[in-house]
Amino acid sequence: MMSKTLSRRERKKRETRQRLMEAALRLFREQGYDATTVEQIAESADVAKGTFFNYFETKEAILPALAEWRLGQLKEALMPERGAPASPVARIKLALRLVAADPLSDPAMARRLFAAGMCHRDIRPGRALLNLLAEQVRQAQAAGEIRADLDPIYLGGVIRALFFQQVMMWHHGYRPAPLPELLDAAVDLLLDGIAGPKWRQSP
Amino acid sequence: MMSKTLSRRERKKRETRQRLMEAALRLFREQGYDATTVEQIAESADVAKGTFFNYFETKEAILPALAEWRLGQLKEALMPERGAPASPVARIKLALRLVAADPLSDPAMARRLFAAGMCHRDIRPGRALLNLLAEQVRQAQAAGEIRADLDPIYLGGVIRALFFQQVMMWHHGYRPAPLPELLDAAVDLLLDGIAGPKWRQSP
DNA sequence: AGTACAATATGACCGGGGTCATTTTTACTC
DNA sequence: GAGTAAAAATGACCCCGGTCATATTGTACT
Repeated sequence: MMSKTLSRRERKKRETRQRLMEAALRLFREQGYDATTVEQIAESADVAKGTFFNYFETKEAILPALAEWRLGQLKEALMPERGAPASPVARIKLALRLVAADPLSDPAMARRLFAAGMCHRDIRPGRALLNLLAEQVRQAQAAGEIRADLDPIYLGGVIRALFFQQVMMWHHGYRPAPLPELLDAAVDLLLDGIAGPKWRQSP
Repeated sequence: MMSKTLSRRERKKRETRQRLMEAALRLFREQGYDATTVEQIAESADVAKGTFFNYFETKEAILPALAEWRLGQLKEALMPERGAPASPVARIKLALRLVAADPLSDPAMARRLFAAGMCHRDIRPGRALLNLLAEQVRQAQAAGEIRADLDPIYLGGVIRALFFQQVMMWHHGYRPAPLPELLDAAVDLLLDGIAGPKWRQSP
């Protein structure tokens, strides 16, 4: 009897979760992460404060969920048939530029997102970016643009770390060039390595 | 009339600050960062809670101070005349191994340290590791082990980012090898680059 | 010593994150 | 419909990080 294979209960649950996420994203954009209270988010989604914590373990825990949501949209933009570059490495650069331009990359949220992605017990959320990058790395390896002897997941983590490093430095005032160019440069740096003449001769 | 060029006021201030730092380090070690309250730290240093905030803006802000303290000791261990390797790159690897072994590198503190070092307004603290690494990079450039066309500060940040990435992944359960070896591998990765055959031919 | 002023210490207080016993809603059975 | 058991919502409550008006201590000058 369930229309659309979804009980009313399940449907409502998803709706509430979605309302919470939309409310949070809007409020974070409008007033920033720290200035937004959980009660505001809950109120704005028309539930009680306690209900928020039925859906997200902590206030920070909603950030990975938001990121995953946005990343889902980003994935489409990275499909070559949608106009994305044919070169996997170029797609990685594009992905970093797009992520950096997202409101979720503002300092307060970016640092918490990074921390959450690093540390939270759950493997699932917060690693959306890592997984997306890992997939692009795989394709780059298949295309011969990246050494094939490295774990794509590992490299995804490395690229993510460099990405956050660059974005944070930028927000902190280190701006020798526009951020997109710095991100490209960071990828190139990783590609080419930093070894000098002496090192290449005698490791 | 001031004995030792230090007024009683200044002397007490330093003593209190030192007591707070020692108390914090001890408690963090014993019960972890989150489980330790500011009141406990203050009590243990025999001052009132409010006094803590006269010395450190926030609870997190004591971490960079602790790190700077430990890093000071580390610096000595990195002097070649003290038995450290002659190769600057080898010294960088040694530094990362030593930092990873410090109690301050446990997950809860490491993530906050990283966040603080990234974001906090003050340039001074929390960048102790970055500056130490930047100095080693400079020496490596002088020795020809690292390309000389790169900003040492920038590279210090990059190495620090990779270091944290590796330590966090480790704490998170990604352990294909002992941590020290993984840290060495991360440095080597950065030195050699990740470019595959196709990329080297056609950037 | 006495006085005036600045530096420092203090703890009552506040706000918001997070908990949990209780109430309300939903789904299912007779 | 009535009965009922699980799921979900609720808001009073606790706890702790952080603030601030006030009290205390140190210093400089007469």
